[in-house]
Amino acid sequence: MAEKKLVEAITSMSEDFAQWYTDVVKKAELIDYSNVKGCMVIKPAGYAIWENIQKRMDERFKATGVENVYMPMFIPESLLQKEKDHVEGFAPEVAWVTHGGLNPLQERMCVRPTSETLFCDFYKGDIHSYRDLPRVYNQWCSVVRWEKETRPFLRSREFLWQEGHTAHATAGEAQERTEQMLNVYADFCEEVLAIPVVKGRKTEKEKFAGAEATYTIEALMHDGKALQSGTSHNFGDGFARAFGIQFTDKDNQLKYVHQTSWGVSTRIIGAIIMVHGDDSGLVLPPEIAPTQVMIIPIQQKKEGVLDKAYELRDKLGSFRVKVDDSDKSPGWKFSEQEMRGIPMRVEIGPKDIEAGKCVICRRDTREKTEVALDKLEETVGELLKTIQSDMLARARKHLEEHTYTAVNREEFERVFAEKSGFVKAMWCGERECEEAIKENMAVTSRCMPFEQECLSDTCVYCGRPAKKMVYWGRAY
RNA sequence: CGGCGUGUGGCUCAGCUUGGUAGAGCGCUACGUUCGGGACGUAGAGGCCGCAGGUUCGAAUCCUGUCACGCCGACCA
Repeated sequence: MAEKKLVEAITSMSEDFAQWYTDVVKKAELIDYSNVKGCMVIKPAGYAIWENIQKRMDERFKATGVENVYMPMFIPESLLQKEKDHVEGFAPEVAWVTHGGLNPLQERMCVRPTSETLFCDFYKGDIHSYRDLPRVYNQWCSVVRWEKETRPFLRSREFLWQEGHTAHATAGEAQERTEQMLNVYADFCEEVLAIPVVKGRKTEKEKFAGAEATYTIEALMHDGKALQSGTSHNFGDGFARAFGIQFTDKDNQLKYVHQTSWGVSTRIIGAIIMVHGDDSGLVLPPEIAPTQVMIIPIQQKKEGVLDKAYELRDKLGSFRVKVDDSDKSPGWKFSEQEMRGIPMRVEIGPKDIEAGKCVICRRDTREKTEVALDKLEETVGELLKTIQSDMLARARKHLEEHTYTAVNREEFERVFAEKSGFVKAMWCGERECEEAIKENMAVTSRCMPFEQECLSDTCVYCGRPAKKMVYWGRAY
């Protein structure tokens, strides 16, 4: 059934997905553009989503033993230079501070694009003994990467994120932590954001600058493009060797630590928008929605209507509820609630009050139901749970329906020409082959999933013996 | 960094071709009527036309330069 478009101000997805995204971001009042390209003003509605993400994710981090810290935002050039692959990866996109007040600095400093080097420099002096390990630190901060092409949430020059940096006594422990955090991210996405993800390892070409191995969660947007939604890296002892982070182990031997880092950014808000949104605007999963229920009074100037609305708000005190008592017409308020993605609304007017009922309407399906006022609290609680699980189910169905397979080059090319989504295909493991695929098909490897399947014995592109099954896609 | 596009009240834009007193709709303020899917009336406020030069008696309009932003590519969370 074609969805009836109620709000003219939002471009429909099918017409122009990029414009739809921009419209939603603006109409849901998540951000405003600022005077600096690629730097956005995150408005209350957007920031509240981030606050909830922080809160819910931080709880999960802490449960695994993470402690929060804060590192400086400036990195002296000499420090950034220490790990070769790392500098090469980030140098093209760092912003430099060259002056302190009126005077040039002796050594210029970059604004952190990520804080590996700062953590390493700190760990070097902080870790001496196996008793000091593991170090499981995380920081919530913003970082700066001077991107050429910017888009709200998806790619901004300054963005908010968390970056965890850990140091361990053994390679095994580091690997365990790397996978553990990837799982924390994946579970968070599914359980809180209702976004199903594919977990796997990045190829050598796509891995993080300086990492031994990079793991990723990949989500599929409504338009069939992939979004890397979180990453977890195992550094082995590469950074430790570059920075000299050594400790004395139980056997009295001097050893290098093994490190990890992992991060999730405000980009994930872009994923929420593009996985769940529709032509009427944002659709927020109840778990993360800053406001879960909007009560909209009808004929609010009539005696008793507003009082009843406030009474219902108080009755629903165990949820995040607001009353829209603004001067606008009900129709306006409906549209507003929908554009902002508030999962549910309660309509209450004189007719309802007389009949001892109200109308509830869920944002995701726009289905309306009449509910007796004395059943409201119970019904709202159940419905919010239903919305959350339905949203995940729908997103999962979309992911499954847009995941294809290809076993030879012709099939591979055809599926990308005709469809938009993930394509599972076997790969030889050669970098040159991956580069050719990117060059010729504008498609990148998203990950080598943990759940491997054997689709055929030969590489989908070059026909050489296959080593891995890979998810391919076009990505944001 | 390449390609395209746009800068005129808070927002969306018209006006520019052919130079001659800055416009519309929406929003905003006040009052009144309304209210179950973006209601209406009346009255008001609000603009060195992105910036800098130039041409001209006269520039939003023509010329030159510049800045900013948006979109699409290459690179990235």
